[in-house]
Order: sequence, then structure tokens, then C-alpha cells
Amino acid sequence: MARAATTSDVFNAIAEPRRREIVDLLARGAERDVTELVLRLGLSQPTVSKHLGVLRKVGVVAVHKAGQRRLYRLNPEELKPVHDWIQNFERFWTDQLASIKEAAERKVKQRAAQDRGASNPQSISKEQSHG
Amino acid sequence: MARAATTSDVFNAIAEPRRREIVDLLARGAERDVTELVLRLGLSQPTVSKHLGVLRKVGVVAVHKAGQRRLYRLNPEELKPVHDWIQNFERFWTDQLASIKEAAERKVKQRAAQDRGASNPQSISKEQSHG
DNA sequence: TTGATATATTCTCGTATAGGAATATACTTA
DNA sequence: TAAGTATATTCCTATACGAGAATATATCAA
Repeated sequence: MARAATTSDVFNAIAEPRRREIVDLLARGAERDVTELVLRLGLSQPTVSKHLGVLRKVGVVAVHKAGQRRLYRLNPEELKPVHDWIQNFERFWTDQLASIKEAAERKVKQRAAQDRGASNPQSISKEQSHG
Repeated sequence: MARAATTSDVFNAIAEPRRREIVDLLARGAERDVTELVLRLGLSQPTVSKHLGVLRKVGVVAVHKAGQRRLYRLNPEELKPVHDWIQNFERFWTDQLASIKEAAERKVKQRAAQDRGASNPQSISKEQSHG
């Protein structure tokens, strides 16, 4: 079996960095035509059109015609599955932040105890594996 | 140029659904050996080992040996770039929630106005494109 | 109509899969 | 040492890219 198509889902679509750049540009709010994207990305027009085609197929962007131009806009709803999935791991880095904070507070308390002249702070040596 | 390697970054690594399943299993906290993952995923042992190899190369999982088994654990920090990127779009769905709420409130007010006998509510026909 | 501009599509090529099958490697136990 | 278990690696094949080049299609301007 080969690798899944980039158009199979949003996770595959955004695996390509140029496509994430396109999404980032469109996230700034305004609609943009292909030429604008070409200029900003420094890629060839066919390359940009092909990337837009992938994003279109998974629904991450939408187009409408305006004369001879095509105006692309972001359709952020389609990014939500990525958000929902990665959200499940948020606790890991918030927990980490929390424990960094805790460690800092322990250190402050310890220092305060030392300042008061206590020479034998109760064992706080555990959970200090600094990476 | 071919598609980027699945080991080139975390976005490519998690594009594959089975690898996301592995990450989900490891996120439940405990370390797991390969056999456990094989049983839970219903894939062949070589397939699982190969997916683990990809996740290892991008740093999303870490291993250590325990006898003849290899215990895998999640290394959630490496998922953070995905979180950070997708976070930039969170405003879109929170804004959307906000506007749904607003619309609901407008509707309530309108109904209240009708209940009071007002038969000509001021033009509220715009921004009502329901998909 | 003719030429110019904007965008999409097709073709080609090198490359990287994902999974199955077979095999290699490392460790354990008798 | 030999057999058994756990895991990784190699070989194979069908498939799908991503970019460049060339071309097709649609619209505008004169």
C-alpha cells in the first residue's frame, strides 16, 4: 500500500509546509487571488495552483470567481479535526508549565527557609530530574 | 521532487492515521511494549515496528529496553509545533461560537419584540446565510 | 478579432512511501 | 547450546506525490 493521498484528509493536506504557508496567509483575513499567493510564496504559478487544489479538495479553502481571477479564502472549520486531536495533549505541556512553576515556588520557599537560618529543609530532593 | 519524508517533521509523521492511533494509546499514560500495541491496533508486528520507527525518528516517542522487550512512551513536547500552529486558528471557532450565541440572542429579542406586538422588526435579514 | 493576463491541467521524472513476506538480531529459558 | 520469544530490518511492489515544462481554458482590453 502506498502512502495515503494528500487529499484524503486534512492531516495529510497540511503535512506539506507550503500548504501551511498558504493557510497562514489566508488566515490573515482577506481573500487573495492566486497571483498574490504566487508573489508572497515565491513559488511558480502552477505549483501554487496545485497546492490550492489539494486544500480545496479537503475543504480547507474555498474559491469564488471574480472576473478572470479566483479569490481564495480560508474555511477554518475544516482545520478543527486537527485542533481537536492535538487538544488531547495540551495537558502535557500545561502540566509541565505547572510543575515548572511548582518547582520555582519550592525553590523560593527553600531559599526563604535558608534565609531564616533553617539548615535542614525537609527532603525535597525528589522530582528534580532536570532535562 | 517527491513528497517529503514522513520522518522530516512531526506534521508528516502524524499524517498517517495508524501513527496517530499509536500516539493516542501512549497518551493514556503507561509505557507499552510492541506486542501490546500490536494487539491493540490489529496490525502486524513489522508494520507496528515500522510506524514506531517513524515516530522515534521525529522524537514523538522514546524507547528503553526492558529485557527482550522495548517499552515505548510518548514524548509530548514534540507534538507542540502542531499545537502551536493550529492554535493560531482557534479564534475562528471561538468567534464562530460567539456569533452563534449572538444570533441566538437576537432571535430571543426579536421574539420578545413580537410578543409585545411589534409587527415590523428592523431589518435583520442580513448575515443569515444558513449552510 | 487579436493580444494579453490569470489560472488550471497534463506530462514526466525522481523519490518515498505502507504493508506483506521473509529474515536478522537480541534476549530468555531449559 | 538449543529452542523460544520479542522486536527490528530488508526486500518487494503498487502508488502517489511535488516541481518544472508545456499547454489548455477563461476573461479582459483594445
